[in-house]
Amino acid sequence: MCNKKKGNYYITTAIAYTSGKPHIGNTYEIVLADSIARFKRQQGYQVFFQTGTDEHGQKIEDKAKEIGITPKEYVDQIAKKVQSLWDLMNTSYDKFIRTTDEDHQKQVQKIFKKLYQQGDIYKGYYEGMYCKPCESFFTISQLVDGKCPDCGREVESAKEEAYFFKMDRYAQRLIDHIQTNPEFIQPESRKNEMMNNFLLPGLQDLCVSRTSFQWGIPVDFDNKHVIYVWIDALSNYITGIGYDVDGNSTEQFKTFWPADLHLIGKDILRFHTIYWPIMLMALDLPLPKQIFGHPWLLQGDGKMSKSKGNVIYADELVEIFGVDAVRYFVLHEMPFENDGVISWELMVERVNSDLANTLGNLVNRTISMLNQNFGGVIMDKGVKEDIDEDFIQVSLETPKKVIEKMEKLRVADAITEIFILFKRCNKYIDETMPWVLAKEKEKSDRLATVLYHLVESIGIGASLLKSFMPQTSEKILNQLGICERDLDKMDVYKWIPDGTKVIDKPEILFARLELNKVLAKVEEQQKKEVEMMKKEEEKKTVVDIEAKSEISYEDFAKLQFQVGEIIACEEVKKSKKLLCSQVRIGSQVKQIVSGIKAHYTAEEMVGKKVMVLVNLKPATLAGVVSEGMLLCAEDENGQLGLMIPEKDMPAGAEIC
RNA sequence: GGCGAGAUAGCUCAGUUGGCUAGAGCACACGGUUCAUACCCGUGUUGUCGUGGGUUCGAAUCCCACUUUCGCUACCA
Repeated sequence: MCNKKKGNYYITTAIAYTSGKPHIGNTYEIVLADSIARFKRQQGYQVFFQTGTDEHGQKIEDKAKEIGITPKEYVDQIAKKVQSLWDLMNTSYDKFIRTTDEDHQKQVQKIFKKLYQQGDIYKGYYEGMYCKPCESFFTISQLVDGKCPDCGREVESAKEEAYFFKMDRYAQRLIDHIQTNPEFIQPESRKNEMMNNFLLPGLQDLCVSRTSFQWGIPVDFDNKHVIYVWIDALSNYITGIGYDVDGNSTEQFKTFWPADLHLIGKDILRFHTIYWPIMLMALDLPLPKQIFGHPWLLQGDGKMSKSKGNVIYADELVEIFGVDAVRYFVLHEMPFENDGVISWELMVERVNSDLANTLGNLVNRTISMLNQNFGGVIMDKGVKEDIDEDFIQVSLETPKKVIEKMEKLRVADAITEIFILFKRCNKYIDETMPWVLAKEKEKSDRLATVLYHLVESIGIGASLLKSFMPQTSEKILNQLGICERDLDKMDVYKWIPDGTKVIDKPEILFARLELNKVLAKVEEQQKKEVEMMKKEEEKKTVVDIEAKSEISYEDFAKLQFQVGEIIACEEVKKSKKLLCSQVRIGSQVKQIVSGIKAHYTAEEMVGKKVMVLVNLKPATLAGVVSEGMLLCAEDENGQLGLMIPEKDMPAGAEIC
């Protein structure tokens, strides 16, 4: 179909961390990447566009624990949310990678091993400050007033075994690369930050493993350790397209690596411009061509915060304004280097002036005039006047300008160029005054020509708009009854065949909005959001169950509870739910079967000291004898938690 | 503390190597127009270009000091 391939283009976004729902600031990145990917495709490149989620780490482990589900269940939920948001924004990614994908994990383990065997990674000690109650390490710079940043208590210095990546081996090569490739780090001002803060003073070795949590990819030759975020997350750019450490990389990898563009937030520039290139050097792979650290989209009045209920999420914006309006806003308002601002007021202003007035109204009035005068049929009668020349000139220049801006990744400027064309169209209508021509029969051919020119130019504009506002572009072309124009066919001003018919009744592309109404809606949405949060909190803290009838003390005294230490535990083979534990109670050991396999693994049961009902009549469950009961608390979702004494108690201690 | 970026019309921002009588869009006012979503077109107002000093024939643009905002400051994913 398309045999004019210009070459390959591999673009990536950062993978989103699955600690929560991404807000509009995070969503900006995927839309920006999407518009670039789509434009490259429009230009005839074979594009591969990758995005995804980063799903490991302490935070995830903690959050999952808090809610009472497994980390995997937790990240499954969030990853789903992220992906559906990306889909809502109509982004055309080719691959959505998750760091919990099996093939990714496998390669990351192999990468780690290879770097270790090569001597790039060595085992050492990670020294820092340790907060006992919080069970976490901090660097000195992280401390608040020399105390734990989480709980404010005293910390003590401590060591943790860890693997480190030797940086100095490649540092000079990287410095040279950055200096000889000025386009490597964009925008350029960020380059200095990296050079001055890190590279020139000398790099410290990077800690690449952890023993303080489990939710990560295990180091396969040293099980205590999990691979820390950097090697895990950054590798997605190569594992996602089929890199293999042993040399069996896919054709896809050979086609697309090195990446043309890593699009990332400016906050993670360090990892992408220093650690990632060094990793690649160690793997003997070429470096990505460009890393672009984009600025942030901030909210006008103060920082977004969940508790204030003023966080703006993409789906809320979309509900009120529609996908393309949101895409337009984030792409157009985001400056190249400095942070941009978003507010409901600004959003309404842009929609009304640019989308409703300039663009929507232009399409609408053009179609109306065609219908009123020519039954909707477009005919080029060739009655040109001098006044047309400049208009045609602008129409033909616009595609060139847009391409030029996109070459420099100046997406906002590219969109501005397109809208300059639409404005010029409106002006052309005033210059030619079609409603005057319509009154004189002998001017009919001139009128047809004018309207033809309009459709031609709008067609150029709409085709150019495709990468940025795909749905709108299509709607306009459909309403005009014309085809999309290829980027390389924009130099001819005679594209539309005579006799093309526009739609009978123009459909409003963007309705004008009243700020008051929008704000009222927003308030409603946010109220709902806050209420939902409250409800969730309540759910979290309180569970009501059906009351049982009162019992006497004698009834209670019949029950004997003791602390039991689980010394061994295995799954009951025949059963889906049961775990069989050997529980030390005083000097004796009881075998107890419990239906908690969905909540605890056999391994993690071992060593726990739990509350046991010891004088329960033995029973046989799934063919296994059970001599008591482990007591659990259950929440409204059926999540179970073992009862464990608040202080360490010896096995056999009576619970009374 | 160190390194870096910014401070330009009511708002959001452009201003390349010094030549600007300082710009654009939005908002505002007036005029025109009526095909169209009270829309479109035109004209216009508003600025000691953060403060003070210096270099220069000439500085928003270069240099110095100050005020102020922000980013990075190494393991947070």
